[in-house]
Amino acid sequence: MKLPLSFYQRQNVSKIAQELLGKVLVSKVNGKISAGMIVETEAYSSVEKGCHAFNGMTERNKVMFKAGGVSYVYLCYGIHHLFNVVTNDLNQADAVLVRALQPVQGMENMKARMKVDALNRITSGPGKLTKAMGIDKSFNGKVLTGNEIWIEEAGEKIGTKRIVASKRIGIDYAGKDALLLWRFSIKNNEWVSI
DNA sequence: TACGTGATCACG
DNA sequence: GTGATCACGTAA
Repeated sequence: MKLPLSFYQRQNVSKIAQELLGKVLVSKVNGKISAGMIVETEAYSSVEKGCHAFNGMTERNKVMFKAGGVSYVYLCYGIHHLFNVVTNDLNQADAVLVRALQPVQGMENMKARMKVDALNRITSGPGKLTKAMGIDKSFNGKVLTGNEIWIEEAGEKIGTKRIVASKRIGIDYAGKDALLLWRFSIKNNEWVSI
């Protein structure tokens, strides 16, 4: 079952980032379904320097200001598309970066997109998982209750004891906000990026 | 550890 | 217009 907009339209982005662990991200590209369980996330909020929206709205980050429940996809380092889930209310620019998945469906589609034969860690990293899932900038701003990309409730719920909190990756420019323990992953899951 | 890669951003 | 920057991945 797809997560409803009410799941995303809440204020505590760090809590939402933790609740997304164990949920299943699904994409449908050219009729091909791919799906993976979310095993690693990072929370971003406009009140801290790590967030793209810290200095207000720009052409790149404008979808972050929409009401929660849409995707935010942007190009990083000129090569990688990164996929985020926008949360919170209208004009509250919070988002959760999805950093790693454990494939659960459509593995053949993922391997084909990655041009590899083995499944080995092809979704263990924010840039790799978008490529494997077929997510690019055309997904920017898509509502997550539609038929192109969505997130489903999975069978298992990840308890607090199975969640590891750590510093977010690659945001040294954020000063003391880089120290926030806003990266969350499922303990001992082999698909986590690092 | 080093660097490719190109859109984006804050300047003029 | 222009130059610096960057929520990564791979090779070494």
